[in-house]
Amino acid sequence: MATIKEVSQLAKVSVATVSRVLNGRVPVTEAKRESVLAAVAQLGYQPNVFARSLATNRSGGIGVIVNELSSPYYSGVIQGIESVVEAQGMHLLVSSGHAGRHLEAQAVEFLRQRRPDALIVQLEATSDADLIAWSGHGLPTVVLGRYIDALADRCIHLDNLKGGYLATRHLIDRGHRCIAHIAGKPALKDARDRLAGYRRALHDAGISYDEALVVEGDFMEEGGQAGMQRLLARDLGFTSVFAANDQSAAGALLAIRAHGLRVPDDISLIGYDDVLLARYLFPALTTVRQPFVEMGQAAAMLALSALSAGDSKEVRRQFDPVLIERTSVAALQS
Amino acid sequence: MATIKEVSQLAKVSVATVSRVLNGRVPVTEAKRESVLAAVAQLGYQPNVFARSLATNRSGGIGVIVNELSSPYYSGVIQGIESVVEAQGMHLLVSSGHAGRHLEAQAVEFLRQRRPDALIVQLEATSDADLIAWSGHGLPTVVLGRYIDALADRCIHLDNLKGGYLATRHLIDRGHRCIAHIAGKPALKDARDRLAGYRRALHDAGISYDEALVVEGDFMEEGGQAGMQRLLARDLGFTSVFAANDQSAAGALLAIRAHGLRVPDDISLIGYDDVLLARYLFPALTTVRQPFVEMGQAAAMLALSALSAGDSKEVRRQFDPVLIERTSVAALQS
DNA sequence: TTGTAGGCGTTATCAG
DNA sequence: CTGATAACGCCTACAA
Repeated sequence: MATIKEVSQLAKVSVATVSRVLNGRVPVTEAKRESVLAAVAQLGYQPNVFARSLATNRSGGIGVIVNELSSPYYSGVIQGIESVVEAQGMHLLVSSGHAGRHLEAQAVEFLRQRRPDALIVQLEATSDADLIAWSGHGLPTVVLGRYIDALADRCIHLDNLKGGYLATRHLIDRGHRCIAHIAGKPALKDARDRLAGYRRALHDAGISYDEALVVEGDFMEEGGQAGMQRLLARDLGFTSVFAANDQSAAGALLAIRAHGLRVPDDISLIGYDDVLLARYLFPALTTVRQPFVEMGQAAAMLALSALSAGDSKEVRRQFDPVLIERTSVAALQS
Repeated sequence: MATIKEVSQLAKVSVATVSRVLNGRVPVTEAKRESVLAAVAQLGYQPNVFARSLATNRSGGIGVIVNELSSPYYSGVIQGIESVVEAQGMHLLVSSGHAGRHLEAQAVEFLRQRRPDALIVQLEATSDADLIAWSGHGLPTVVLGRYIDALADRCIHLDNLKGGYLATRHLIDRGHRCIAHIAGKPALKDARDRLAGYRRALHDAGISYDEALVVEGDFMEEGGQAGMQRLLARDLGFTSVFAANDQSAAGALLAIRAHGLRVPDDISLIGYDDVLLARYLFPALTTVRQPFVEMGQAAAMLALSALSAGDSKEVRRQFDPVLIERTSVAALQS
């Protein structure tokens, strides 16, 4: 691998000059510039990133931590991040947190050691306080999927309350009055917000909130299925269900079917997220979309803007959920 | 950020000694070792990876390129890779190739500049020849999802012919004799192999191959749907279909349903891959599983073994497809 | 077993 | 505008 020194010799200039033409900024005589470029081409020279990083104290890397690399939620986000990070000539260092508080801290530590120029984290088990502490520690950090007051300008998130409202409202608009809810883990803000949206929509429509109609799920198929079973067992006569995410909805669908009921004929079902499988469920799931890829892009732009003070903060931080109508919700004949 | 020199001063030893206790191998007096460790702890010292890389010419990173980061196929693979790479204290540099020949080459170049210690590539558009050329270029490269003779010991792949055989055979075992096939893009070896497996199973069962029963798909929902429509239009009386991957199967399912037929009552359907959505389809899709995560792990182990000559080559390179029975295939009453 | 010192490839400072 | 040269932080002969 050729070094800058070899280039400088071949081009008959100093290494400083080579560095200059390669890194732009400073003016260099046209003749020398060309001679350098020629030498670079001839040698196939590529700067050694380690040496450069050592000298500049910049790695050119953006660290990313998500709960689960293989989850349909986060992979969309990563894709969004990658597209903008790479377009800037920077690269991605990824690591997963596996939704464990300890593991998440470990992942952060792990990436921090690699000295990325910025960090983008989508953490589940970590507390707001820890997040605040970490991001104060020198490394520009953007928080994905969570809103923290103290870090307001570094948070990319979606208004889950609005999303919950949207979903519930859609059901109400279709004539439903008795609406059940399969919530997510109450420890998660997302889950609580969606529930809050559900309650508000109910309230706004003059429907009183009935605790018996909401069960706790876990954002996974099993929880959705179990929750639905409990709901069904209570025999409350609900005509529709809002599941806190698509995966719970898929589980709920199974339970409904096992109970001998049909969607949407007997029970209408609405999910949340709009991951790939929502389209494939039968009936295709009406749901509330989270723009994962766009949020990933925004996160990356925010991270990048923290580096080059140039980019002003015109990055969108708050995203809106949008209703995607498919066929799992039926209008109730009144 | 503390440097090794500061540690050495605090511990009252030379930097060399600090380096030694931190990097193992060489013997160091217990007293000094402890004093160094204490100093490290006190200062919260963390070696500067750039300086280290510059000196050792090793980055500690493994580069990974897949077609699409957000695809359910590749994200499983990445997860597998990550788990073993990180367990070795190394990190992951990811980039996507977006299935374009030019883009793939670009991604490789991009990662190569970051000087990972090894590369794991899952490429679609790139030719075998290019792959061979690249991997000869100094950087240990493992090829995922493709078998290339010249790179035999660096390829992790699944026997797709066997998989195609398995799927078709399952249908035959259930009494089906007239079996259609929605193939993948013929440009892809995976697709051709699955088709070959289909043909061989037919042949072994004494069923003659009928060209009219196979249509070209594209490994995506649209292709599966369109292909199924064409098949249905030909009115050939087939009782079952083998789709080259789950996504095509999902599309086919839509078309079958739109045609007023039911799965598996009227037509049995089998997919390939066993991605998440297979379980959620209705009816749940019988399919052939590719162990993505395990393959990713194997790829990582192979990459790692190329670095530390220690690990012998006991890494599994060839994986077997396994049939996952769900409910989209019915036995044919004869 | 330990310390000294040179080198890894760049960038950046500072004279010319 | 250009060229020396000193960092950058660590590893590793080599010598002691």
